[in-house]
Amino acid sequence: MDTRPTLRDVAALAGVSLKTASRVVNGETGVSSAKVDSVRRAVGRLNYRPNFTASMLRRSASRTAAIGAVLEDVANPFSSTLHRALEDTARGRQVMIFAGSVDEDPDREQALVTAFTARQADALFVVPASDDQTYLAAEIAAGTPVVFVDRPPVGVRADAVLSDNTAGAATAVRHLIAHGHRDIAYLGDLATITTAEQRFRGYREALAEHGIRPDPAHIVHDLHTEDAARQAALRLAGTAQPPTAYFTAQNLVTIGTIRALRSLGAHERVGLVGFDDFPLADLLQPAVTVMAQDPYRMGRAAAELIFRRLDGETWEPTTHVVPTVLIPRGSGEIPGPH
Amino acid sequence: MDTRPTLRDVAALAGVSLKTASRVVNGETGVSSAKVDSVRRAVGRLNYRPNFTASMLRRSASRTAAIGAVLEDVANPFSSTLHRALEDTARGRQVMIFAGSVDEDPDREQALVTAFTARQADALFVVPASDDQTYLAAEIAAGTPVVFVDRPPVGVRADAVLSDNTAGAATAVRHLIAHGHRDIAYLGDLATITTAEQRFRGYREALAEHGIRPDPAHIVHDLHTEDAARQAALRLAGTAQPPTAYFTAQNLVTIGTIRALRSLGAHERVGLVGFDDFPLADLLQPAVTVMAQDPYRMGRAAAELIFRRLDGETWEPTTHVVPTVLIPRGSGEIPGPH
DNA sequence: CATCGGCCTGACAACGTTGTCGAAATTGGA
DNA sequence: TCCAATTTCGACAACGTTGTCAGGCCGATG
Repeated sequence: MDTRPTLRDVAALAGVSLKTASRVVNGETGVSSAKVDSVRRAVGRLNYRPNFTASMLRRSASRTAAIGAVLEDVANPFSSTLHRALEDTARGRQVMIFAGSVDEDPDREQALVTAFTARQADALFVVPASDDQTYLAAEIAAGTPVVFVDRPPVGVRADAVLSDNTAGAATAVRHLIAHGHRDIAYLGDLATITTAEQRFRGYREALAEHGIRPDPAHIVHDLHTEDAARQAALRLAGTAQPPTAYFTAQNLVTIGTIRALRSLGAHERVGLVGFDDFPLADLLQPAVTVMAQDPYRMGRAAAELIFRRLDGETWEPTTHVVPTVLIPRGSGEIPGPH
Repeated sequence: MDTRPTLRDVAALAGVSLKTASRVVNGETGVSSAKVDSVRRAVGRLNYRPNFTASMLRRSASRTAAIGAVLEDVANPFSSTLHRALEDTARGRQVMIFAGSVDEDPDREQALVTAFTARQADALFVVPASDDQTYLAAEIAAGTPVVFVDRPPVGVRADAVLSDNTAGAATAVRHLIAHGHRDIAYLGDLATITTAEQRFRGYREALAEHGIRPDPAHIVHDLHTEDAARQAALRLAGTAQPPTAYFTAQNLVTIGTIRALRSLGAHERVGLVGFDDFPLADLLQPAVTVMAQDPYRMGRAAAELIFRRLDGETWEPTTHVVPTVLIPRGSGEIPGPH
């Protein structure tokens, strides 16, 4: 009742040897049809299911048909779209996905990777949170495909699939400048995150191109929740010289900022471009202009790199950049004073 | 290079027996500190990681510390919140989550369950898509904890965590009636899904209480995508006698309906209550009144049932109902003609 | 000096499965 | 009838790990 039947039980019930039962279960040829039948019956009677892990252990050095996905937060739309893309690619190959959330905690990143490798995951799909992945060097050297997604690896050479953060951010900010804004605030995620840093760089570059020196008081980093962003935006908008436009460098930050502007009744007056699209952005009033990433395409690309490596292809680690695209919807086209 | 070091390699390098190496790796007592050191060094040199599956196999009948989650769609906010709740509960116990999307495909449900049990998942967290789970009977009888979430099991007795669909739907519809509506349309998901059926029942019950006979032309089932819902709503709203209010029984249906009403400019005139909350519902114009489920709480409750069973507690299968709550935000308070 | 008890250590078997290989059973042909 | 070729079958070992158990070593005790 508490222990599952093994192949030994099946063989005993069918009156054949262990090996013959194994042959039937694996559909090998060279078994008389009488024995095939009796084994099949025994399998049905006992509701036998092969122990996949034991099987993989024996077929040794082979695959567990499982991939570990180290994500930022499985419940965040960006992460879950990556997850879904990976799953869709894996589905045709009968590969299962282990998924876990890191929540920007470096220790948790390593704990998850360790848990996945201890379970012999065939490959790793990693959105890194820490600033050092040297701990993965041995794993990569041992031949496990590892793909970094959204953020590049540090300390190891491995495939990566990234968004064009710097250029995308610059495009967003140029768009606001083109609509007459000069005093453009930057609200961004934790400065430790590479993508946040790159987007900030794009922001500065675009301003510099036009000889604009940003007001340091209008630059806020380390906003990791919607509410932190809301409060920061409230603070900025409440000053005597509020910014005429906002570049919000992450989707939760964008939403928090919108809430703040709404509550002040300023949402129809100030410009806003967000980095990363989000559901219903087009239904808000005004609709939100964004630099859209394409997380599904990123996930798909990363999954393909993984499977090509699993299929035995080899190449020098490459970085694949997925372009971002500006989607003008209204909030970014509100004119500024210039 | 291609094969990972085993404990045998560690033992050889450290000049000790396999068993002694095992003892060191597992932190057992009774090993001289000299040997502990040399084994530790060998582990470091080879970057040895224990093979968790082999270890679990040997410790036999024991746990793999992995739970399989059969979800509707990992990228859907409802599913991903369930996933996250499960993960949060599992995290403290070092248990990993296998997750997969079913997409309402009954075959896929069974394929996922089979994949998870073949990998010796300790327990299953299932949002069922099919109308028959008898195939799980043997697994449950064998003692594997299985919890059904959002939809009840059919053909087997097992724990379930459900939303209060019928009562919630009735409350939503009564709310519209109280605001003066009589001609209330029902737009719902696939009629094969139990939750859709229950919500439809709640809709009819609430109308019946007030002696209202719904117009059959204003009842549309089987809307499984946002766009299908949008088109259905466009059709209804374009007739000579359009409904004065809508009860939309699922979040994508709600959003599709909102898009349709917007495009007709009717969104400020007709009543709307959606079942299941969604992000930014409060920022739309008008803000959307919903019957909110609490997927995080549902996932948490289901996870707790799983872990209590894994801890050895036993009880007769129970059904846990998580209440839904009406959140009036505007769209449901638009007055009707009565 | 012989004996005892405690501490370390390693040989062996086993978890559930499959690859190898040789033995047994069957078939066909002369 | 007999031999060889073929088919079918099962004993055994192995995958990487850990539980069991017996043996070796040590100092302490009588």
